[in-house]
Amino acid sequence: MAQQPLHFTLDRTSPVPLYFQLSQQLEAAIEQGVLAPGSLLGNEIELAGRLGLSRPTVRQAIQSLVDKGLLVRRRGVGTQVVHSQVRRPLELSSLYDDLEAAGQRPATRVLHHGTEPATAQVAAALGVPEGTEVRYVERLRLAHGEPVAHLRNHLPAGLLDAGADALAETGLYRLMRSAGITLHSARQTIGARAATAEEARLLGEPEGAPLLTMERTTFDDTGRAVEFGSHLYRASRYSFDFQLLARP
Amino acid sequence: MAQQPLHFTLDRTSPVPLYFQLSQQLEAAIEQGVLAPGSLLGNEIELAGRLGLSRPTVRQAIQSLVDKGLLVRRRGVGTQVVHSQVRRPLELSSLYDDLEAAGQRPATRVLHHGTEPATAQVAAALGVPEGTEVRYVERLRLAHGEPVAHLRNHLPAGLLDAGADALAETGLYRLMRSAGITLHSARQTIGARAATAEEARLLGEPEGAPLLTMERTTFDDTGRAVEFGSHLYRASRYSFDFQLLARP
DNA sequence: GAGTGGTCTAGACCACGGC
DNA sequence: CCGTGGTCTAGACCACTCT
Repeated sequence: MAQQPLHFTLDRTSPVPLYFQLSQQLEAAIEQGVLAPGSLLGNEIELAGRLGLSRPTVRQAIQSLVDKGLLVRRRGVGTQVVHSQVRRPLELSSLYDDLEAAGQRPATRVLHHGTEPATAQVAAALGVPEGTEVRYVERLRLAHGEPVAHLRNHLPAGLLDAGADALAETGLYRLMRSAGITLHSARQTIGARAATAEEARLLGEPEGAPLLTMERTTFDDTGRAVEFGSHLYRASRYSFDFQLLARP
Repeated sequence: MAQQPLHFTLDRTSPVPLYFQLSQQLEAAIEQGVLAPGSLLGNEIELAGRLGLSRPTVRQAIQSLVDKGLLVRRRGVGTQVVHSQVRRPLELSSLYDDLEAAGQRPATRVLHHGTEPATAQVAAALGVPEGTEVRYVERLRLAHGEPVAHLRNHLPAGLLDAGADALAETGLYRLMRSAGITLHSARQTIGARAATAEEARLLGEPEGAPLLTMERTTFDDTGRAVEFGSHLYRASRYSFDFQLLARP
């Protein structure tokens, strides 16, 4: 468990905060196995002195990795690298990015694209009066040329003016971020049901095949609902896969 | 948006940290609507002065609520209460606790309970050699007397010595926490498939009915796998419902 | 320019775990 | 007992946003 002192390089002229420079280098050391799982980090005071930083700054760097689940602190013991392989926790990510990260070559077919009056369900989700004109987008998502999901999204009018070609090329979340929208949180429900004849045809499944359903409302940091989605996934080709961290 | 000064009471003799006392009272004020959504919190320096605290302490209290998604900070503007109704993010919770919190009167029927040699899948998940004797528990979870889920769990031998009666009365996570195990993270996969004849019979569904599946491996803070679960939920009576926060 | 949060310092004392 | 992280102070300067 004994640790030879790691070397960190800090650039005080950089606009990157010192605690962030340190946490990045620590994280890299953990991921590359330079800091073995279970090994102790060395106490904070000594580390601060060695780096020429104050203890609160070092603590801030360590804390950010504790929040990520990479480190565990124990009073009277020290700070240890977690043993288990931590993958990323569930993020506010889009299916497109997930598929791309998995090397699945995502593609999108835009089936529908225009405005519609909001139904009661959509109006409630977006927080607008029923009947308000809202943007409606219906897409089929493919991976390796095979249908994976049928995506139906409603957005407040005027929020995003992406055309069909932009929608075909990338994910909705990426488009919203590019438009300067800061995504803050989302409320999701994941369930399952049997495919109707129409859904089966679209997704290339037999009628009655089990489908995963997800409904999601996404909010920006002002509390505005920016998107309501109602999606269907082929259970035979897709599952939700994620990591949870305990809330201490 | 102007805010009349809120009153907070801090007890310096309490073992509860000052930042935590403050964050709890802030959270209560937000939840009770005393701090309206969108309202500004007042600047940190003034708040610190009024409470007789240092600014870092006040910042720590505020930061914990930002992490929970209740507050948003904007440089040059101030700290605001988030507009949207934030429910809790996805937690490391057990079905039992979820059902109980929803007022569903959960009950458990223990179907099986003993030790078994680990299959390849179980061995890989728990990080033990294949064939090692592991604890196996099979339960049926009911709500309002109706089956909701079929739960199969594998645990390392010797980790938990709960009897069938304890398993019938509460959830597995609660038992593990009582046994001094600190849950740290879990890896989950949620999917769907059609029910086999046997599964349909157990859950009171027609054969071929869509079921939600979840596989989960849970780790404690030393990185040990403490549980591998393979669960089936009736899609007609259960869905996963949760809130995500953006990772800034 | 005024006001806000973002970062950082150099100390201090306390609580808990292991020896 | 000693060493660890947990909490807290009283300042400082910077970066960003709004008017």
